[in-house]
Amino acid sequence: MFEPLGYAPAYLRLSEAIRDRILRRELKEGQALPTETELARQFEVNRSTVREALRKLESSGLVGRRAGGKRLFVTRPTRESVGGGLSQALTLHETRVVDVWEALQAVQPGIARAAALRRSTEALEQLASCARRFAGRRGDREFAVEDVADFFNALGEASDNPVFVLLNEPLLRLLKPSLAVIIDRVPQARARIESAQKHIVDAVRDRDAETAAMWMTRHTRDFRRGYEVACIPLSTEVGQDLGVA
Amino acid sequence: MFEPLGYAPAYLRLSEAIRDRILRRELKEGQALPTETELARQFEVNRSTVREALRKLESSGLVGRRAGGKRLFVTRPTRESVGGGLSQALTLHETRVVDVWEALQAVQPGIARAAALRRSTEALEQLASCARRFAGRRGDREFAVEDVADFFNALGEASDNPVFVLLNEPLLRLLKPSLAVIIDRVPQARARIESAQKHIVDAVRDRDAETAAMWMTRHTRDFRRGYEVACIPLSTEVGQDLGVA
DNA sequence: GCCTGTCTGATTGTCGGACAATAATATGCG
DNA sequence: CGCATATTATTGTCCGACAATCAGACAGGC
Repeated sequence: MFEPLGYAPAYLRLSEAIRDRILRRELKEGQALPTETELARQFEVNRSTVREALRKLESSGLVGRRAGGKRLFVTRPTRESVGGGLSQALTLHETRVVDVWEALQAVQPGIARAAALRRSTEALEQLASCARRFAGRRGDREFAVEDVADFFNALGEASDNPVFVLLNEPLLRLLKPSLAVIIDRVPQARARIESAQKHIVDAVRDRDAETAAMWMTRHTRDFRRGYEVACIPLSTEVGQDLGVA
Repeated sequence: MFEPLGYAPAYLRLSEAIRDRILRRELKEGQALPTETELARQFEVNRSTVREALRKLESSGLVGRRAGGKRLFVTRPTRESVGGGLSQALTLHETRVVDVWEALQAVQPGIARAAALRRSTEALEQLASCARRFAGRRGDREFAVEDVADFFNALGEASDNPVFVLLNEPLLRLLKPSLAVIIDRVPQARARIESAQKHIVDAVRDRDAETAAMWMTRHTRDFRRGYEVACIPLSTEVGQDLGVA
């Protein structure tokens, strides 16, 4: 009949107040926050309370510190910060590799399409360089995995769509461990990835959206075959090796 | 030449320590955290430090309070918590409606396909009920928008893929404001949405993945037309009305 | 002029203790 | 046993303190 009348502790209202200011762009990116003491004075709360509020903002990536710095600055959430949150959420939701793979398969062709349509010259060069780096690399499988992830990320950048950029990160992060196993166990994996990347780069260069999407579809389908050949059960849960940096 | 030798303040190491325990499932969902005093004793730090660490965990949705409760419990991040983080990140990355729309268009057909393949009877019923609710509603456009979002969310649930479930939320949240405008300004919008939903529900019922995906493709394409007809510039930035709950 | 060392003030990280409000738990009673 | 009441535990907030260190000023030597 009656809903509980809301009460929010001060540290929460405080962090929301500051967050709104940031989202509203009244506090602009790169700008330094007032000092803790100053915030405490202005909001008329204790510095401890201010600090609790700041920790919340800090962990949503809205404020951060410059390397070796002391004061807090307004920042936009980085790919890593968003990705970290999403991937740890997925970890706790008992996400399986096949779920992540399915999402990747659903979204990557769209990214490839967008990248082909809108890629800038610089983004194309970035993408091509990722592909070259992967192809040129014979060594450690860890590095190879990084290169593959970098390729996808570069494609996301090329699409010039922040949604794609931010979405890519957590998915790749969760797939990396199993991807490493594939590269280890499936002899032809490197060659197939290399070939797919090459075709995708070409299609993106030629602004041929449909071809790019098609190769991306094949590319992701290959991953699934990789799981089977490498004997990784599709129902393996991700993040068991700790989805953390 | 030299990389900075890392130092992390205690509140950070503390929050990471607890977070790892949660991610590693040593602290299971629903379990109560030790009290602040107890944590302070065990980690040999001050309670203030513990509290700062807890605020971080709280805002990543790893711990939370039960309604009207005092103690903290281990929780898995909810759709809302993840969605909030992602959508505020996108807001600060100057995401435009067309970007969100593009992502939606890329991912929704995949979701529809997955839902058609795997939907349970209950999930189908949920989905159908969302469609019925939208169709039956004549009134307020705010409610209509909610219904549309619910439909997408129900489809995500039906796909039984946590990635899709968590991805859907922030995208919809960002689209809602502009969607409201469309429903207001485009007379035939309701009818077209209703029809698309109906076809999708039917396809999902029949486990016809390709038809479901096709109708979803049309459905999302309709949104884009809606933007044009409603004279919403595609480059409008999302979240200007505050991407917050 | 530029680099180096030193000094000073400001700011953060951490601590200890305090207290009111209230949720959680035990206690007593019918 | 169920329910009201008293006790205790726990959180939210405050205050004050201090060491570490970062930022900037300032001077001296090459």
